[in-house]
Amino acid sequence: MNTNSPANTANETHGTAEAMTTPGSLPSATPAFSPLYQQIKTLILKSLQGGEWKPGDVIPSEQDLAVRFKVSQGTVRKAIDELAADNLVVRRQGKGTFVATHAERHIQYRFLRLQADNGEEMRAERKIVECRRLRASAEISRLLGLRSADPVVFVRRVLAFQGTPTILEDVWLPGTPFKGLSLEALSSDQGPMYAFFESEFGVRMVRANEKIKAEGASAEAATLLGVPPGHPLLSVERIAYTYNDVPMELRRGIYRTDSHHYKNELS
Amino acid sequence: MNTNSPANTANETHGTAEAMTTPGSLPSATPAFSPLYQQIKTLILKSLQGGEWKPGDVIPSEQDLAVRFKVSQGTVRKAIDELAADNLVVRRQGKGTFVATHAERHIQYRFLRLQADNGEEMRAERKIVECRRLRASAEISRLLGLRSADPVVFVRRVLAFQGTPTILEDVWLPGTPFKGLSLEALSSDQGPMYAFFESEFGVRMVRANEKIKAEGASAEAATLLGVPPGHPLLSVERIAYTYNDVPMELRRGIYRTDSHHYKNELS
DNA sequence: CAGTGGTCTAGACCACCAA
DNA sequence: TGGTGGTCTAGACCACTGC
Repeated sequence: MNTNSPANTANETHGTAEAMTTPGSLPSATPAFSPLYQQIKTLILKSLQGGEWKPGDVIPSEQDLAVRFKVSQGTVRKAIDELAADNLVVRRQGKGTFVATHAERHIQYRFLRLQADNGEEMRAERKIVECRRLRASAEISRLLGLRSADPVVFVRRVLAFQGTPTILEDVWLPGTPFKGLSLEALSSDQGPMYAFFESEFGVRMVRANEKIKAEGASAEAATLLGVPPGHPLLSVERIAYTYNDVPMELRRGIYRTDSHHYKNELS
Repeated sequence: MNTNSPANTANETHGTAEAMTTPGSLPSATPAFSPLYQQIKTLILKSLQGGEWKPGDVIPSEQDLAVRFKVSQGTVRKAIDELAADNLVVRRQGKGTFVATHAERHIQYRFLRLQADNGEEMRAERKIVECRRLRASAEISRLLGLRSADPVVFVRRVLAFQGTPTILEDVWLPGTPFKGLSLEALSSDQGPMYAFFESEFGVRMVRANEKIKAEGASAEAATLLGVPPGHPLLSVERIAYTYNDVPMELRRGIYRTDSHHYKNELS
C-alpha cells in the first residue's frame, strides 16, 4: 500500500488534515508517496496563497499549527523550515514566524543584482517614464501565460544612481490583477515596486528567472540612458512568479555596466 | 555561563569532540554560542578539507559519526543537512552520504550558466589556446590572495557550440597547488575542468562569485570568437573558492550571447 | 536480509523577546 | 513571566539499495 495520513495514535475525530495524500484512489503507477511534512507545507502554502495571513503578518505558532493539523510540532517545524528556505516566510526567534515581504528594510530590492563596482551604497532616483494599458502581443501573452490580446499594463521607468541614468526597465503586468495601476500611484510611491504591488494589489512576487545577454544600445535606450547607440549594455529579461509558479510580471531591464556590475553567487 | 559541550549523559572517556565550543576562556563580549550541530558540521568540514574522504567517496554513516562525535544521530543529521544544502555533500537514500564532485554526469558544469536560447543540449568543443606559467600581476595576486609576483598558471581556452566559438576563457590559478599543470594534460582531458582539478590536483571548487558586465569585443576577443571588434559581449569575472573560502581560481569569461543567454534563478 | 538515509513523535531544555 | 522559535535526545518505523 502506501501508509500515509498521520498514522499516529491521534487520527480520529474532527479534522483539517484529512485526505492528505494520494491514497488508493488512482490505479497504481508511481504511488507518489509524500511525507507528512510536505503535505503540511502545502497546506500552509495554500493559506498563504489564500491570503489567510498577509505579507508581514505573524503566522500561528508551530504548536498551534501542530494542533490544527494534528501532527507533532517537529513535523510542522520541518514544513516551515522549507518555507523559510524558499524565502516565503521568515523566522524570528522569540517573536514568531512571519510572512515574507519585499517591504523590509534589509531584504529590499531582493531581486536587483546590480551593484556599484566600488562597494558604495546605491540610492536610486526613480522616474516613471510612462504607464499605460494595452493589449498583449503574442510574445508577451505567452510569457505571462495570458491569451493573446488580453489587457496588460505597461510601465517604463528609469533608475539613476548619483545622477547617472543606469537602468531602463520595461515592465508588463497582467491587466486583471493590476487593475487601477496608474502612473500617479507609481510615481508617488517610495520603496521597492514589489512592496507596492503587495500592499496595493495583494500580489507577492516569490521567485524569478532571468535571462541575461549583452546588447548594443537601441536608439531609444541610448537616449534614455545617455550613451551612444550601439554601446554595450546588459539586457536582463525577468519573469517573476507569485505563489504556485504563476507568472505575474515580465520585466526587460537594460543596465549600464560602466561602473556597475551584475553580481551572482554560485554554489 | 554558556552551557556548551555535549552536556548529555555520555561525556567522559576518550574523545574526538573535546574543546568543542568557546568556554569561559575569553573574557566576555558576545559569548559566541554555537549549537552542537554547527560544531559537528565544522568537524566534518575539517575532515573534508583534510582529505579524509575524497570527492566521490562515501562518508561514514550518520550512526557512525554520532558515535564518533558522541552526539545523537539527529544532531549529526542536522549537520549533514547543512553540508548537503551547501552542495558539499550529496545524500543518497539507502546508499550513504557522498562527498560532492564536479565529475558527476548530471551536476556537470555546475557553474556554467550559459544556455542556448532554444533549450537545446550544449555539447562543447573545447580548445586550449595556451597554458603557461607567469608571475602574478598586482591585480591577479590581490584577487587570488597571493603575494605580488607569486607564480601563477595562466590558461586560455575557447569553447565552441556546434562549430560556433562562443566562450573565451582566461583562467589564472595559483602556481603552487597547480604545479605541473600543462597544456597537454588539459587538452587530453575530457569532462569538466573542475573535475580534472579534483582528480589531478585534489583541489575542489566549492562556490564562486561572478561579476557580469557588457563589453565591446576587444581585437583579440573579436578574432577568437569571430565577431567584429566592439561587438557586445558578456564579460563574466569569476572567483572560485575551495573549502574555507580560500580563492583558488580567477576566471574571466567572454561570452557571445547571439543565440545563448546567461540564466539566473532568483528567490 | 542488513544497512543506509528519511520521517515522525514526544519531551526536555535553552535563547530570545515582550509585556 | 510566559510565549516563541531553536537545540538536542531517544526511539520507532518507513523507503531505498545491494548482497
